[in-house]
Amino acid sequence: MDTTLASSDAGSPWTVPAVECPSRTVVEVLANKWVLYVLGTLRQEAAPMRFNQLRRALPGITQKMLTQTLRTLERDGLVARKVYPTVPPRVEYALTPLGHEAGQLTMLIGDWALSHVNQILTSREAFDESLKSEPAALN
Amino acid sequence: MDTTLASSDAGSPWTVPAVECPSRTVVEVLANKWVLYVLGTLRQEAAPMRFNQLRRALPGITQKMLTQTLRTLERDGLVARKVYPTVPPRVEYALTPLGHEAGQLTMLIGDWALSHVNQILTSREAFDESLKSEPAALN
DNA sequence: CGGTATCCAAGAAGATACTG
DNA sequence: CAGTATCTTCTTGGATACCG
Repeated sequence: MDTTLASSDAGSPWTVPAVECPSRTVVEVLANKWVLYVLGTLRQEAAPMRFNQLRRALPGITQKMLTQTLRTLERDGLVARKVYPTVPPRVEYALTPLGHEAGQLTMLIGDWALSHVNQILTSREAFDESLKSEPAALN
Repeated sequence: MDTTLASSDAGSPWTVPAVECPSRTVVEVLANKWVLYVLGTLRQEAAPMRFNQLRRALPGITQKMLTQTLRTLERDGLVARKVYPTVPPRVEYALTPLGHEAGQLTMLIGDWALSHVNQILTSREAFDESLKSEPAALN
């Protein structure tokens, strides 16, 4: 699976000297597992989702983490929050165009993860095994 | 910048019911800022890098975090560690083929971050501003 | 040079209880 | 339903010192 794509190395966030470079803060938005899961779920659903619907779709997430994740995504303009003033309240979360772009990236990560999970699991086992034998081999 | 690409939704990590799904652990490899930065730097350099060379290229990283990050990447088979038994010791880190694939993903993330940093920064400011006025508007 | 070991502080994250 | 608030736990990460 050769994913050779056009690159733009000039000025990428990796090269910046300043620790507090704004583009880094943007990279770090996606460097968060719940952000990836939420974006991936919303993208897959391809429709606005309610809070508890999202919660059920994300095994292991707590209410606090979901709220927190959705707030930062809303703040960054990746997710739009729409409140219907009904009783009981209805709140829907949807990807913005920007969020949909980010969702494409999470999809690529998910696909990559899925297609290499066995390879990586095998590598982990081999590494952990080598740690058990190598120290003894030094004696 | 429309990054419309072929999708494969079937069986993606977002849908799995089990909390401890292996593919999730692979997604979470990339959900780490130092992992993204290290992969991005190694990919950009396109050559093996020494420990302190990598360190200098990553402003803000501590020795501990760099060591830790490189270990997990080596364990997962994304980075190859080569030791030259010289004095002083020389250790080189290079991307494996698998790591290079992951590097492509980090490049996409970096490109996306760079091209939308202003948009996101603006969104953040607007959100923070709305928090100052809205609560007062309720009175 | 390229680490490891240890200690410690700060923040992330979980559990629980309560509310419009 | 969709949160907020609080408390506690626990991991992450930084600082420092030392080693082959």
